[in-house]
Amino acid sequence: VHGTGRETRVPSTRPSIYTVAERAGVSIATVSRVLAESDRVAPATRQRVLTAADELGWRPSRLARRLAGEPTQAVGVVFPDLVGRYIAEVVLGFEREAIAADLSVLVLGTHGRPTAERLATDLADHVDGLVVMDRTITDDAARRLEDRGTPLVLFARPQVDEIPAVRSENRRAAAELTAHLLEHGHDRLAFLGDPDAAPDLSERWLGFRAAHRAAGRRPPNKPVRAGFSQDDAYAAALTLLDGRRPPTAVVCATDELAAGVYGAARDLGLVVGRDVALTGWDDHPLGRALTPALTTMHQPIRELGALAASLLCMRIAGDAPRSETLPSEPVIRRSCGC
Amino acid sequence: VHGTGRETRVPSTRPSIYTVAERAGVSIATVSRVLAESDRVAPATRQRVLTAADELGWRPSRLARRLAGEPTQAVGVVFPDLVGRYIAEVVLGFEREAIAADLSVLVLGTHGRPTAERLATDLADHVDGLVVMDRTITDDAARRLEDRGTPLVLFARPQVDEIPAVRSENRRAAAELTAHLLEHGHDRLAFLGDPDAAPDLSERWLGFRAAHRAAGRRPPNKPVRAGFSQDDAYAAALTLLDGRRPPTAVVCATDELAAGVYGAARDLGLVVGRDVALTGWDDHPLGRALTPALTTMHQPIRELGALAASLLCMRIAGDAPRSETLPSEPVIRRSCGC
DNA sequence: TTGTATGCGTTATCAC
DNA sequence: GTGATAACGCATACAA
Repeated sequence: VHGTGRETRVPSTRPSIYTVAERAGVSIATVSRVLAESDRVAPATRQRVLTAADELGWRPSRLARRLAGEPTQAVGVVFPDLVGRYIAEVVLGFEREAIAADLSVLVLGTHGRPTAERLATDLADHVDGLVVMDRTITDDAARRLEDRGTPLVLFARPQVDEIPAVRSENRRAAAELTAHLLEHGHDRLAFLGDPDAAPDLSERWLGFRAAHRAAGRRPPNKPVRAGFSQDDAYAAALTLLDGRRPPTAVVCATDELAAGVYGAARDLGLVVGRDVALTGWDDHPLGRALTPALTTMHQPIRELGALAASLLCMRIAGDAPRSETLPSEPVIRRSCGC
Repeated sequence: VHGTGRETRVPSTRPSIYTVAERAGVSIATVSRVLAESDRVAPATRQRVLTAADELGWRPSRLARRLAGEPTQAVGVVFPDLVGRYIAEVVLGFEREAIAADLSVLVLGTHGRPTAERLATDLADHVDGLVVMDRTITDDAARRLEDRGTPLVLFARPQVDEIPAVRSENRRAAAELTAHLLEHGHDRLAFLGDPDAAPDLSERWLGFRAAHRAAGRRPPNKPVRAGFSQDDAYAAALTLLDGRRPPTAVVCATDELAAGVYGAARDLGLVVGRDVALTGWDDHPLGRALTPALTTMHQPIRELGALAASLLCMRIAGDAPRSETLPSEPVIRRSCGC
């Protein structure tokens, strides 16, 4: 493995429509017609153009095409980052659908940068439409993008004006999961996760509290805030489970957070499902590798991504689809001890 | 959550450099100069242009700027998909470094599509340089991209001509891990994973076999091929561990595959670390949540991503950096029973 | 210091 | 059928 120094190969300058036209002995208009599958071009000429293009390895520049007002056949996805299985699955579902529609997909991570709107706007220049996830750009920024003429679909966040949103059911599902624990006699529940981090998490916290009230119990005033990572949860759980009056059950905002609690429990000599009940969220495969297997909430993540793609396609085509919310299903395994 | 029907808001047509010039009472050249921070413009005029631009909410189009020959201040990353923590971490490291250099990052997933080269070429139109991962486009396609003038950095695959590559140490590390198992008396080892799926995996398989020969043992002729997912590994392990003469130790090509084996072992009533030794690869956090904790190989994944970014920046700046290979470190925990 | 004119690679509207 | 030519939004060499 080694570099070869500094001999710079001369980049053969990119072929353009002019190069191709010249080589085929026609005008650029004809080349463009061939490309557009226009039938108003003689078969012989058509063939000449095609071979010329092939020999030169020419592909029309999407850039120029877009500048000339054509759609790019590409769509963009704006995410806070690409960390974790949830987002990966969303992208997967989205891409499947987009590929089927012969669209290419560009993914942008904003990483909480203050310049996120600018980045999204730049991306909007390159694509025909955008999907925008929860904590990326503000509602106002979304409105501005729409005003500039970019069709948007919101993801995992509430609808803004007439911009449609794709979401999954969180509040009711969280209440259901919490009620399950309460019914099985748990009296000190904790919620692990940061409700302010994303609309989805906020709703789960709301549902957690609502279930308490519905059962005539007093919910905890505050969640146990942790970041998004398993390591964050591990640290938080170490403190939480080792305190005086530790919770008998922990409702985790994601499976990854729950995994952190498994590690902490093991290191404290606690047995999950017996000493402490645990639930996660997302039905991550790792939940089946853990001992005992993790009780969790199944969301149709890929379907959510695919749905976002198809709504976006409709919007690009000029339709005005409605927002959609997909249901979640609890998956009861052993970690909740029930 | 509901749509609002069909009332279409009229997109106020995008402001251009002409609009701004007119409003400020200057020519487009002057507007452009202001934008380029040229000092050859009178402070008063400059101010007029600035306020005009502000009032119109004008941002120069990167599209047009790029067409006019300017760099885009953006770079692209071409991955097979965005599945799994490994790739997410690579992207994270890459983005951190790119953001620090004030570059925005566009991510493209090829998903094994035959049109991958085409997609990469399109992306190349929009950015100043590209990082290309293992099983995305062919070596020839990479050469063609370079010839078109796009600086490339290869990732997790061998160098091609003078195109530099960023990789991690696999072969030696795999041999080391395997030797560890052999030294502790294991005599029937299996390798779980598909060496043909990626150069990295292929090298791990090579190292696995080399360690056998170095210890005077005969390595298995074939790996136990599984896909990339935990579920694939679960299914494969169910068969493998339940057969006659099952292996006493399984070297898994990734941690996610190892997690699948944990699930299978548990469901077969086997205890990992006692009935069967297990090793993974990547030092995924989930390895610490498993019981017993997973022995694995730590790769500096984010650093690899960051390194790719900085090599790419050098290439864009006109330098010709060398390829680099970063070392891996074994992390011995309990799953190997040693 | 500022304006004019041209190029960048397309598409599309005219003529011929 | 085919060929000029004007957009599209920007940068810039050259004039003024």
